[in-house]
Amino acid sequence: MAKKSISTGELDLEFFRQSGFQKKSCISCGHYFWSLDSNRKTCGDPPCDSYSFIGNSPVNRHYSLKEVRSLFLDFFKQNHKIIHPYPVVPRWRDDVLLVNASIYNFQPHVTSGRVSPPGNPLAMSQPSVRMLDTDLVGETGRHLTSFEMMCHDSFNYKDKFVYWKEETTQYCHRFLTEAMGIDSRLISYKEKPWSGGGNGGNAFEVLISGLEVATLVFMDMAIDPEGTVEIDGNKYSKMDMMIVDTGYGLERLVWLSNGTATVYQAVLPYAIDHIVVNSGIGQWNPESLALLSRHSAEIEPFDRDTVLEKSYPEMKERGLVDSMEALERQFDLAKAVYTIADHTKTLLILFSDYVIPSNVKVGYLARLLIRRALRAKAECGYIGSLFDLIKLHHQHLKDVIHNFPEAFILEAISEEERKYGELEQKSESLILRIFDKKGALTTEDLITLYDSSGIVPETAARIVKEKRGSRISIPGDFNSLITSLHEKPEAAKRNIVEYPDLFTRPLYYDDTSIKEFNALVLYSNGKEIIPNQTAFYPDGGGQPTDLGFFTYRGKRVEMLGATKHGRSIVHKVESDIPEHSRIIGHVDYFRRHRLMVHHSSTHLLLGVLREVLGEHVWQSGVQKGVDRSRIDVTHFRKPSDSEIRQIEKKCLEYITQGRAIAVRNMEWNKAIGKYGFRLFEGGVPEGSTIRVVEIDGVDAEGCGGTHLKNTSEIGFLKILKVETIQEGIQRFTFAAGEAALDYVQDIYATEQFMEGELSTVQEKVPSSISKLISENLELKKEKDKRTKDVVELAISNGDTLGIPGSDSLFITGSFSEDELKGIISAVFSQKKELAFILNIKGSISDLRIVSSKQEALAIGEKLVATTGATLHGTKRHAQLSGQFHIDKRLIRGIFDQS
RNA sequence: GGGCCGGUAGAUCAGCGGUAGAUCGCCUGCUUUGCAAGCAGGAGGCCUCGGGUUCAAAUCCCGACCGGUCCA
Repeated sequence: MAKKSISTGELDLEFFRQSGFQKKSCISCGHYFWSLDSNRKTCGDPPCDSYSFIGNSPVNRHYSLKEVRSLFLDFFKQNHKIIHPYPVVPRWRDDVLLVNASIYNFQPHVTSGRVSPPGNPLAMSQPSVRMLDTDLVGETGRHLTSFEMMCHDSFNYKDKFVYWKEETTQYCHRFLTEAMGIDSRLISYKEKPWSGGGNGGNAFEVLISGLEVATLVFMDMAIDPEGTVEIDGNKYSKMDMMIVDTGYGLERLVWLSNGTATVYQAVLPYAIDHIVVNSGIGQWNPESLALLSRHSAEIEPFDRDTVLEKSYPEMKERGLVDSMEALERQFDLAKAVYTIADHTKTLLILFSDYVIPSNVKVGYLARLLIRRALRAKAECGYIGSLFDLIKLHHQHLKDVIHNFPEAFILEAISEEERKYGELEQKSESLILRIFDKKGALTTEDLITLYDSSGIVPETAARIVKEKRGSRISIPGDFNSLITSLHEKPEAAKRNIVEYPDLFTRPLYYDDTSIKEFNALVLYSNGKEIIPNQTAFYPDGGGQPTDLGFFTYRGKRVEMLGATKHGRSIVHKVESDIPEHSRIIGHVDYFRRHRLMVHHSSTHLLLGVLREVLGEHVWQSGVQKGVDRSRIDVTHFRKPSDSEIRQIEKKCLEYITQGRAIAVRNMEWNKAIGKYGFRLFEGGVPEGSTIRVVEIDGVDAEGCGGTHLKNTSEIGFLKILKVETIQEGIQRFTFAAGEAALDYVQDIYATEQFMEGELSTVQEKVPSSISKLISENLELKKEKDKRTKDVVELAISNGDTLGIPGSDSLFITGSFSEDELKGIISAVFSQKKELAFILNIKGSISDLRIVSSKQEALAIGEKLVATTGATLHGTKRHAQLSGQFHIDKRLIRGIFDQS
């Protein structure tokens, strides 16, 4: 079913014409492609073509990862600036968890034109992590969770042209043919528009022997609802910049050159050998693997059972396997080995960037990989540790992954192994409990087990089979059931208030000590004004807004809060100040100064935390206040008391030393070059420059806040509270400067109060409190026991009323609330049919009628007639209260009447 | 960020409107040549916290906190 594709003609390159390429339409999928081979009828992309390079590499020799990487960078370094790899956790943006492709390094600051690229043109090899198809790793022969994307990118501006389609395609073709020695007739360029991250454009997929080795993207469009070009359902229109974004799959090229059965043998042979040797399983036949790999490429979407069924007859004929079960077993073993090899490599990349496994965000992805690897480890019987493999990977990837924090990795892994072990243990008892209760596990149970407890259905089935000998059926559409469970309606759009695009000059940066300033009102809507300049710091970067007031025509108008909207700073005011008014602003400097002290203290504390706890400490949230502030950082567990003391001591040390706090604006690439990606600790700057706040020798961050000039101005910093707010995230609440003094003074006052109340001295307060608590507990127990005794006595002393056909009881006395409650409960639990409990407190009588036959109200009504008391309650329990007299005889009389 | 599950004795959990339970562990005694164990007795609970409904809440409702887990 060939689908006709529309060609814009925008990819009819001069280069193709001169080199003798022919433009064709694929007879299978209909897409246009360019080829030198006049006999070629299909585009070269599976499933239109199948792999023809396995066991038959079109490359003149076998290359390793390192060799192809060097080949690429050496080829491009003559005309391109070579850039070092970026961290795989993109600290410079907050819309994605991991770097997924090399272009992520430059989004959105460079691709939007705001910041210039670190080189133009540039080339690099960027480690990337993709977790989308994690469950296909090891099955298809081609899926990996991490890979290196090599690129040569150019950024063309209106006033600066670097290179575009012609040169890009030429570079690509020359690299593949000249540097890698690939026969040019094997290469096809398939036209396929590309879109992603709000941008789009024409693109080529570069295919060799059925394998896609690169994509050349010509990004010159941005998403635009009014646009005229449609890609993947979204509309796009041309933008000012033209960006060449290429992506060469390093692993794909290595695989192509080796022609091995799967990508894993080509890229991870050292890890596979290590696992096979240490797991007591034999190597399997490369011929079988090659067959499976080829069939995997042809079946889209991939399906394990279809691949196995398709491969089995041929494999049996060639004597590779003798039964379907054997094939399945072989397949699963191979999958386990490849999974461990792949996942540990990705873990190395994540750990080198200090990702702490946890239950949220990127930490969750790390946990997922560890758990999958541990499961695979059990499956194939690998006896080594994940750490050994991670270390092994590092030895092979030193060129790209420089950082190897051994202690951190060991700690992260052992912690995760412990938690996984715990989960496994709990899983078993949970599964068996549910099974024993119902005698089965329903689909619903399996879903709940997975969704709430992380137990995969296979595990549940295995345990029930092992321990109870029963079979559990797993529905075939289990995964889609889970997916549909998580489908949810889109979040409602927030109302965004529009303000005119005006510019407010921030005065607080020029001089943080400005307390008064003149300004002109540019805009007013009655409740909010935008002045031409301001010394009020607006809410941002975790520093709350300044407060204060304006004077307008001699009147005082309170300023209730400032916020930033684009280039303008909107001030909320208590009463209207009309446009064009001249006003004077007065900053509440008491508040501001305390905020500044806390802001600078936050930076100091972060630097110290990193020093004391380790380099894996990253800021993950922050909120400054007037009386106290808090900072959340990534760290495994709550620090010990001695660590906290050490942190406070170190802070005091830096405060006493009087470290300079410098603020300067720097160009992005220079700033990153000097300070690294730690700069983005507090968030992502919006401007074309980065405002760097540096505490000499302690910390440097991009920051828009107001700061002190020297750490000595902090005076004193005290940590008030440390808590784990989320797995792997610790919150430090602290006070600094005057606020810290306030805190100490408050504590002193509390201490004084306690000494007074307890009539003791400070050292004895704790033991005195402990004594009080245990005494109180003792008393409570005694009271409970007494109540119980009273209840028992009352019941056993109760008179039988002797009403015919009814087991009834009459109890009277003067009981406390608790005692009465106990008696009523006892009547119910001892299943008495009918009971009357008369509680006399002075002149007030309270009669409870408890009836398990639901007759309490009816009886009550009769008693109302004779006593004149008030009645309320239910059929099971009625209450008569008031000043009345009642006794056994009177009650029995009611029954005699009827 | 969102969904789901959970929080009860030192541990694992049951109970799910009517006077807080089981198993393991702990303590004491007995039985046994000794060990493993068996028998009898005992100690151990702000039923996570705060509101609400009810005569009565561990139990039902609302909210917080904490833990687990799945999905982004």
